[in-house]
Amino acid sequence: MISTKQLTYFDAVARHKHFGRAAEECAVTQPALSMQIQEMERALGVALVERGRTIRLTDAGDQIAARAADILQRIDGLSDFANSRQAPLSGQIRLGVIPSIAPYVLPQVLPELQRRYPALELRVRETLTEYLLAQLEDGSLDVALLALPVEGAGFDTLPLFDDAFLLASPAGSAAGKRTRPTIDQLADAPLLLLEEGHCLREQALSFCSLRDIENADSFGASSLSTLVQMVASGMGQTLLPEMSVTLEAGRNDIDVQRFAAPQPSRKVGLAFRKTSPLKADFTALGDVILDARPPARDI
Amino acid sequence: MISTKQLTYFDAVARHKHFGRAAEECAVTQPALSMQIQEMERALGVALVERGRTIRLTDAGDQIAARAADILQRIDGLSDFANSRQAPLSGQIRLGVIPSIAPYVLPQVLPELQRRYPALELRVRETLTEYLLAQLEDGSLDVALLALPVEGAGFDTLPLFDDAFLLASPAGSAAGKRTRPTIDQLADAPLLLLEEGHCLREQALSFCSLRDIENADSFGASSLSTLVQMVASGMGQTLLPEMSVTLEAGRNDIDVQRFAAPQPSRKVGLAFRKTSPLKADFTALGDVILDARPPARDI
DNA sequence: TAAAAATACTCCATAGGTATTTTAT
DNA sequence: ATAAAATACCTATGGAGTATTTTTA
Repeated sequence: MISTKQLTYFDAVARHKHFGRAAEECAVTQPALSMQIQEMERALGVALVERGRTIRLTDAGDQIAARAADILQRIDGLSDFANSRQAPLSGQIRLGVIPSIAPYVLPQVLPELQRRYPALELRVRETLTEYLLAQLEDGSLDVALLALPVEGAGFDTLPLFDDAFLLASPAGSAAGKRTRPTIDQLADAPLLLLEEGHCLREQALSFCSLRDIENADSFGASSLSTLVQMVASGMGQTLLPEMSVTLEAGRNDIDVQRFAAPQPSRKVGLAFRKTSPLKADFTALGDVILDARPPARDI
Repeated sequence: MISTKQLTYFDAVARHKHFGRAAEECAVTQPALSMQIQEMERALGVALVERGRTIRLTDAGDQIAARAADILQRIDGLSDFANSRQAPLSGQIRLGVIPSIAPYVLPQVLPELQRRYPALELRVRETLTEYLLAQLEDGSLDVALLALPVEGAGFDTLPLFDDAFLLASPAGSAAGKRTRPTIDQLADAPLLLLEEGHCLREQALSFCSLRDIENADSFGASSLSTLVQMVASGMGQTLLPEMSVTLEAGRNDIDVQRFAAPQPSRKVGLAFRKTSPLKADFTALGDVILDARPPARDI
């Protein structure tokens, strides 16, 4: 097979019409270059150069020189393309985010990502943890932003921050209570939850005693907005992730209270295949997510 | 620089998504292939493959695989192109022919060449020997069909055949003369010649004694047709190359006689730069010219 | 004769092979 | 536990260097 070395040498010969100067350009000796040209002619089975006191390309040599130049340019193009990709967070990255994070984090993160890494082509997909992990596994996602820990041995994770759960109850129900609520108070009213499959549902339940679980709404809302709406209408109380309160709880028909320590919380982070070579990119992505978070508000 | 070997190996990996099978296809061992892929990744500065129990291409790897396949196809194209050129008499050949040969040889030779070598793109140029040789030298011609020998050390020649000179005289002037004329008879009447620059003129003069030369027409015709016309009108006699008589002397107002031995003749052959790598092609070209000549006619 | 490319040879870099270890599922 | 790729180490091919010869103009 013709080597790129041969193409390079022959391209130089075609341009200089002189083995010595071509060799100089290629930073090799003339015999080395001559041998490669001869080998190339042998491999192709056609004379490329007419040798004499001064050399000349044959007709075939002319045509092959043009093709060689084109090929060399495309090979250089590989490096150029690769260079454009070797900067962190450049090229395509497919990010999955769970529904209980996406609307609260992406609005801040996406513009900042675009600003810092204009070469990044981020594809975002929002779905349940279960599907995110499956898509990570089958390669249709590169990284997922979700609640840790994740099941499955094939994944590596990058923890980012803790997101506290706050107690949301109908307005007035918390009135007069100075002290912060404790987990035990989950038993005081029906616990409204997201529908099956949302990790938030499982996490909320994990803070409950078995008896409380009977208290839980067995239908489940399909979004936090719906959940908040249900709380506001007095159907019960729920746990809201802190990151969601600005967006979801900026209304006066519900009360949101921070729990007394130890506060329940979920850990948010990135997950990716442990074989992924993009770990450095994910670290940079994590930094942007952390930087883009609004500062914690006192509640 | 990325080598074609690396591109080949990586292309195989991209298609098989498996180092071992890719290595098998490339007829090397898995470690050898692995090393080249690693070296390619190092050279490009990007991860191309995500390694695991089963491997997967990165986004950059995907894109580079597509480019690599394209480049490899173009490199294969070089060989294909060269193969189409390595058959004898294929591709472009630029042939020069002198005016006293072209109209008598080309009509037979060109169709036969086209028939035997359909891949040949012959460019024919007709001009005087002097210019043909200059164009051979500067590379704007590959080969010339002319009268040998040629001046100049840089040329190699391939003699093809002898072309006798016949005596053409006005009709009736040769009547009754049973015996063939001799060179001496050139003195019997004014000798009509082609204009300066035509080698035929010099060759004809070379057969004349100094005294005859005074006899020669000093203006000169610009073509053999004109010359024959002049002979027919009784202005004198001339020498005609045998190859031309069928075309030029098929008329009853001139007599054409073969000289007694030793017959004057010119040697016709091919000339080309001695550095030309197309010698084999020129030999094949010579064969076609010889084969296409009409059989000698008795005159 | 002078300039240029080819040849002869020597050496070393490196591609590739074998055996083994590490890693991922 | 097993399949697959990486690593370690060794060998050998061939690319490149130096010196020289051959060829062309």
